Amino acid sequence: MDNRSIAQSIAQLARMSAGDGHVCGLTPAQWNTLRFFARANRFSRTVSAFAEFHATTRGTASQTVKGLVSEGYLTRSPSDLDGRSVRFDLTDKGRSALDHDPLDALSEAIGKLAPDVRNQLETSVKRLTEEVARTRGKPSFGSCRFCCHLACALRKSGGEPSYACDLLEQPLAANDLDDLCVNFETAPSNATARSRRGGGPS
Amino acid sequence: MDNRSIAQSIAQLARMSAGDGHVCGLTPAQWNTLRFFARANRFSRTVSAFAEFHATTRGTASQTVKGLVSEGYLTRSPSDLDGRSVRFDLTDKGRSALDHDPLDALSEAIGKLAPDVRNQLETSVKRLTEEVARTRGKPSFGSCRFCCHLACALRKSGGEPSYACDLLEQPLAANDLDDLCVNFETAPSNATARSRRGGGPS
DNA sequence: CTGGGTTAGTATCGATTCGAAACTAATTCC
DNA sequence: GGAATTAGTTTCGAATCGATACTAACCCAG
Repeated sequence: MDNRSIAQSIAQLARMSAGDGHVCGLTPAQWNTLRFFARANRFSRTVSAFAEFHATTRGTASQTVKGLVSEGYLTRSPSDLDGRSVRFDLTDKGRSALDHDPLDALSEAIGKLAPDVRNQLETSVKRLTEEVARTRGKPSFGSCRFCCHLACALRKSGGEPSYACDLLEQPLAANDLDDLCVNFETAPSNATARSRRGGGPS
Repeated sequence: MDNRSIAQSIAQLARMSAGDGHVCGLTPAQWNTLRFFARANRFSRTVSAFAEFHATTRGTASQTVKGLVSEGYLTRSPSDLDGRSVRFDLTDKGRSALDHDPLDALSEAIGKLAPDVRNQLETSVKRLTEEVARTRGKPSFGSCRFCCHLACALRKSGGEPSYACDLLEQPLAANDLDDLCVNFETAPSNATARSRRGGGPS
């Protein structure tokens, strides 16, 4: 099977998994929005970051977000760092809505794969995402854990490592490291060292 | 990374690869339509099959196809087997349009993977597609080569194997075997035997 | 601290898309 | 022959989306 067929199969898998659209009163665009704000870190839970992630315009993204806010799935809170910026967070209603995410059909199918197959798939998808994003000049939205801007300073006293983003110069909590960030960028060469650093036993 | 994150990454990869929409004057829906009719076998190049593949209604699919016919990308020819049915085939214009398919960004990224990684990816995507399709009760659109309806009779005299679909009771040419079919169904158990039969050295 | 350039977000408008439903015509089944 | 089904089309209304214009806040230079 040639590369185009595989590419098309991936597109088909995504389309089929996205569901028949309206589930639990939410449109596909709204589901995508909820998913994004559930996974993005606090720097990226903005209209602009979501617009870039969803490959749409800020105007469209603003409309979708506004609808979710008015329906009680998201809360709107102005940023304390930037007076222009607004951060959106999931409400309890938003979180519980994700329990019925139509994309879970795909998640469960992934869960049925053998662990090594699953990891291989994850690696391949991540690599393809970076590659395609690079050729398009778009950010690839990875997690801080594998980002070249992650600064990890081992605090000798307590033994607890402390993290920070040296691009935004903001501290990062340990459980922030797996969230999506609009500023994600892979390090050019030492990927293995980084993955060993972050991927060790927790 | 949990299964939901991987699922979302796949959706993200597909969305990003689908392109910013209008390329060469074709909309995303039109690109999908062209891709489908380029890969579907002659039993599946119909409005209904495409509607099922694209997870939309026949009405919407009919509109999209009509647009492509009027713009010269597809030809419309009534079926000789069924007076209701209409088959659509790509014109030269349609074929050459696919040379600028925005999905090729993903295809090329797949081509850069190591061969074994690529094959593993193909297998995983195929399995996930079947699994998700099964839970939704939708056809999974595989190729005849791996379909349980493929009847393969080795013709002893010439040495050439001759193929047929024992569901539609129609002959199949050797180069039809890799096209998509709406009637695709995997055999329940002997998948390895089938893949060995079809996937051997060419 | 004023002014130009940039960025975050919003509002509006028009085109496109999509789904639901009604419809025609051909096929199948009893 | 007639009911039920299927392939395809059409129409209409709602939703989506992109382009554009706009406001407000930030940043930097002078």
